[in-house]
Amino acid sequence: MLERAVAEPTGSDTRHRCGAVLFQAGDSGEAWRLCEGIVRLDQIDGDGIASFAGLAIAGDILGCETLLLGAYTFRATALTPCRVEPWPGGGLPPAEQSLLATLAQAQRRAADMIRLRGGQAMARVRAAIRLLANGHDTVVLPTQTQLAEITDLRFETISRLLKQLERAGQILPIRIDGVHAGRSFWVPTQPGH
Amino acid sequence: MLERAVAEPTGSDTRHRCGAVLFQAGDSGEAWRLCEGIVRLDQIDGDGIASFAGLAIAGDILGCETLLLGAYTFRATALTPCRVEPWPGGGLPPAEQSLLATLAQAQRRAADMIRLRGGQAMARVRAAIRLLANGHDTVVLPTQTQLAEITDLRFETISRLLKQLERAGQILPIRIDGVHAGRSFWVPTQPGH
DNA sequence: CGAGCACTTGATCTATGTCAACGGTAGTGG
DNA sequence: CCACTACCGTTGACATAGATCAAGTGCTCG
Repeated sequence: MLERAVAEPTGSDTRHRCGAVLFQAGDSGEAWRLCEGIVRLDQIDGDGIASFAGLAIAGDILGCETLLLGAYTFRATALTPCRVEPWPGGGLPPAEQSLLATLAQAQRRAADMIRLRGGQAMARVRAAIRLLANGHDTVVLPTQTQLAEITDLRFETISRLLKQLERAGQILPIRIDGVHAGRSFWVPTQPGH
Repeated sequence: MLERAVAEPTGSDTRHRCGAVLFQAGDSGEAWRLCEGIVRLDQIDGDGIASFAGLAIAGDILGCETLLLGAYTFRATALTPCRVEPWPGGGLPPAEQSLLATLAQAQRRAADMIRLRGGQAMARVRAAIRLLANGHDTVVLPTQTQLAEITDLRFETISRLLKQLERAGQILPIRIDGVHAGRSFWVPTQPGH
């Protein structure tokens, strides 16, 4: 479909800074595998209003629909520094196994997202942190405004809940020279519950 | 992977009654394409507690992960009478195009689900009805308890909102012999808004 | 007939939204 | 260097959408 040169097997990755837009809805381009970082997807309605449509974390595929439709369906924005690489690699058509695995993962990811948007506020925030950590025991959280949109809460509520978790010792703000580093960093502990 | 006979090209479909469990999480079996009806997916946690994990509507693929893992990840329950057929058909491995289209659809469906679980209650209920109608101008809604779990509202709230839509003439209860038919049926009008 | 389920409606409670004020940091431009 | 603006985060006071509790209806099924 795309005429890609045999492309270096590694080193073909691209990095994006926090806040960068990887692609806009409607643009054409290729599909990507997210190797590192967290990406937010938004659906853009007729009036140009963006509404939160999903998260991608390391291992997820971004913009696969462009291989079929020739245009991205969502806007993708980096919530943390990200690294992506073209997918499928090396100009090959996606292998059946790989596609099937990707499909299964997309359905599991959808279930994860649903859990972020139901039940008590604190449970949602915990679930969001756990999802964003993606199995690691530390994670750099995005801004509280972003967390608010992810969980469908207000940023004031997020602020109160994160403070509460911090006071309970369940997350730690990262400080530089004893000063709260501009954008907050947190280390979740107690993966359980 | 599965040894399927060359299988009749059509007529190989299976029907399920409303409320029927198509498969349980952990069971082994094949994957299905949902041809008609609405299916609810639930994740079953360690204690056997089911939590809502997604919806499938006509055209969606159910249980594709069993082709990879040999077991279903979710429990699937029919919310309306359903018809499914084995996927991919005829014992063939899934075609690349078909898989890619299915993947893209799964990601769109995930965005739909997210919209059902954010914002004002009435907007969520409207979005749920629209999604369940899946482009048709009539739809038989599942019970209010199901709608409540789909939208993360309470069934009393759903009851009040549906009554409100009914009074506004935007949905109609179907009556048999002038009597409210046991399980409620509704016809949404005004697809817009 | 009784048990169970789906639905309706009213009264009340509360988790979270909303509004407001304030502090810290980064960037920009004179 | 000092405004000045723009974010990001914190915290308090208050409002309210929706949850919760409760009572009752009607239908189905055994």
